[in-house]
Amino acid sequence: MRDVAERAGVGVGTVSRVVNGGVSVRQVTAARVQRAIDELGFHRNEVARALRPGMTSSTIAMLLGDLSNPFYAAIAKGALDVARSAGYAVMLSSVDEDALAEQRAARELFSRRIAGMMLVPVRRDTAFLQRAQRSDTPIVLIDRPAHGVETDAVLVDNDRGGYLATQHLLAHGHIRIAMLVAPSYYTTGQRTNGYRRALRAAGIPIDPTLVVDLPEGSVQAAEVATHDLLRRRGGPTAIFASTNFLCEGAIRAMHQAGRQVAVVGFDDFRLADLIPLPATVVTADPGDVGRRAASLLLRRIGGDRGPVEREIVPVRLIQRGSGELSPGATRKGNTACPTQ
Amino acid sequence: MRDVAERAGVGVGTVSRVVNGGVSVRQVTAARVQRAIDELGFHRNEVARALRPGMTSSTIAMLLGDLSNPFYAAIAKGALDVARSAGYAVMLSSVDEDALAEQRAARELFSRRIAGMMLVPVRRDTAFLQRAQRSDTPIVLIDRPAHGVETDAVLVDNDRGGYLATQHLLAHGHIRIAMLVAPSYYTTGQRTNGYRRALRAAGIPIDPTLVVDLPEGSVQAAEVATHDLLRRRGGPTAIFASTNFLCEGAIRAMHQAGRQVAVVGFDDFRLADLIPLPATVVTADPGDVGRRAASLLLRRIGGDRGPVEREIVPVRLIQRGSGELSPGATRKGNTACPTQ
DNA sequence: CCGATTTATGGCAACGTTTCCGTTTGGAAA
DNA sequence: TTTCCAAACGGAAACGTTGCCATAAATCGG
Repeated sequence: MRDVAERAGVGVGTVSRVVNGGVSVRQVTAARVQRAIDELGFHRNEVARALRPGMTSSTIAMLLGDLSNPFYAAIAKGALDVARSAGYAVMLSSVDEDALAEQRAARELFSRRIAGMMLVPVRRDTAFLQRAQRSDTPIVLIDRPAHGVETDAVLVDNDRGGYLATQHLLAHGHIRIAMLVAPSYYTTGQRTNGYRRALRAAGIPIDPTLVVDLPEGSVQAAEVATHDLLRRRGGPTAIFASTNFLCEGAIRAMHQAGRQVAVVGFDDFRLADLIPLPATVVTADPGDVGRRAASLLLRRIGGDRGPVEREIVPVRLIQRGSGELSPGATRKGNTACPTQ
Repeated sequence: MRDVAERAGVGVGTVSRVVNGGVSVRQVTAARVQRAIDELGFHRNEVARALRPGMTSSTIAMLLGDLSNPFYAAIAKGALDVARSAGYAVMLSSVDEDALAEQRAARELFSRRIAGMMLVPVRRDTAFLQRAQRSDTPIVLIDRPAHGVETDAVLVDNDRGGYLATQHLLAHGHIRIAMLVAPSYYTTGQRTNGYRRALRAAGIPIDPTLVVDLPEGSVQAAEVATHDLLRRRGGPTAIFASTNFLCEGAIRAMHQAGRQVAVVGFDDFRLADLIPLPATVVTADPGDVGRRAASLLLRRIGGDRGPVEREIVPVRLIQRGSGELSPGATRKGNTACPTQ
């Protein structure tokens, strides 16, 4: 910058003003400075810029779960797009449901003087965020709210999703509807609430043996659990698989068992419409979740000191076949499609 | 840091030394400083640290294509994991095959004084990288090499992949093997080379009408092209779909047309084994690509000045059914599975 | 116990920017 | 032409760290 100033015959302050929008700089001076900038290929050093007190670093951080989960990948993509078009770089860190790793990653990111942070909190207890907040770095939570902390959040309408899925199965005559539940994330509880509410509204008592708590949220866990459900006497005629991976697991199990009951999944997935019995799902637009989170965060960074916001992204039901099976139509025997 | 120094009754230099590993600091002094650090909750400011000349910023950048493509998501995940476990934060930017956006994003990232960069270059002409390189920031290319620039790269064995896929189809008696080709990325050319080589080795002349250049690499484009291929008189009995999206498009088209010819895809995808005719693919491990790229970059950042390296990640063939169809067995009529 | 040598330590400059403050300049009004 | 005000501009401090240099302290050999 000093080189530019020298070449243009002005002071560094003037160069800084030109670089930052050219207020209080004469047209002719600005042009001379600009020419020097171009000739020298000067580019503002963002690091030095961020060092100044009170300056935002034009970098925001994002901390979320396993990127190989398309749900998170879509969120990341949405957020990245919005941030980039606003001139912000995004530091992305991915920790898979490990509270300690999350805390460490968050600390590392904050030490880089980020302008703000989006995160999918692992635990509801986010005490470590309060320390960050006291340095008034804006934070937006994604997918799951925090415990006591009052923080902006962008959530999916999990309760309604659970309700819609269950109601849809009820409408097709199912009474014994099982639910596969991933370990206790917040979303899980909400989806279960929706499930219960739909059953209650239909006057059907809740059978606790049909609500299966899985040891982990993996495809394999859901596969095992579904096999178990199918083997039971008086087992369910329908399954509400409350995440994308659980839905895949349920479908795999039924495929292997050669026995199909109705299934509704939560979160859409690629090729859901191409499998032998296309998957009916309730889903929000995860890209939209990411975009909203980034927009909200940018607004806060921009100085918006309004009350804490909580955006709820709507869900919708996509009917493809697996959720429209009636209790009697339970398919037996192998499907006509080769399995391996 | 000055506060810490004051509280511990030492100079700032000593605090700095303690923070950076405590060489040339007495045990007792280091302990006193550490206590002050803990009491004050001090944490090193990475921004100020990166401002010092010659210092690495402990942040690396990654620039790749659309994150909603699971191939890129998997690469990102692999790279993120390696970088994080080495204490590096990753700035991730995603530009979808837009050379101008790529250049802008790269410039923005470099202005943040990153320690290194990984990128999937959009164009083979990476002149803009040379400017970056002259500031000797290490760069590792992923998936595609650059034109003249001598830069480390981690590539997939595309040529062998194309060869394996085509040879596999040849082994099942196919003669008229079409290839769906995405717009001119580097990978495309290599895969086509493998395809040609296999045909040549089998003594089969290459029919240019069977090599279909698509206007874009989307599912839809492949769908349209496949429909066209299926309608031709004397059309192909097998298709080599040279990316994951193209493979999906081909499968969709055949599903709709109710007519199935053999297909081998490039890059694996989720649920490939659950669709009516499970997809045979050649694939590399994309997570491994990301991990290798990050490892190589970290080595360069660590000071490795060895000769330019070019890692080739191997591919393997996964047989699932769609590639093992014989020319005669071309399935006609609708599959037994409901389509919508 | 003293000088020499090594080790620990304190302090200051520098990294590249922005902001503040004081000075100069331009131009309009008188 | 002079006066005056606002706009334009230059310069320096500060952000938090590290590296270097000088100095103080400790250790060691004689």
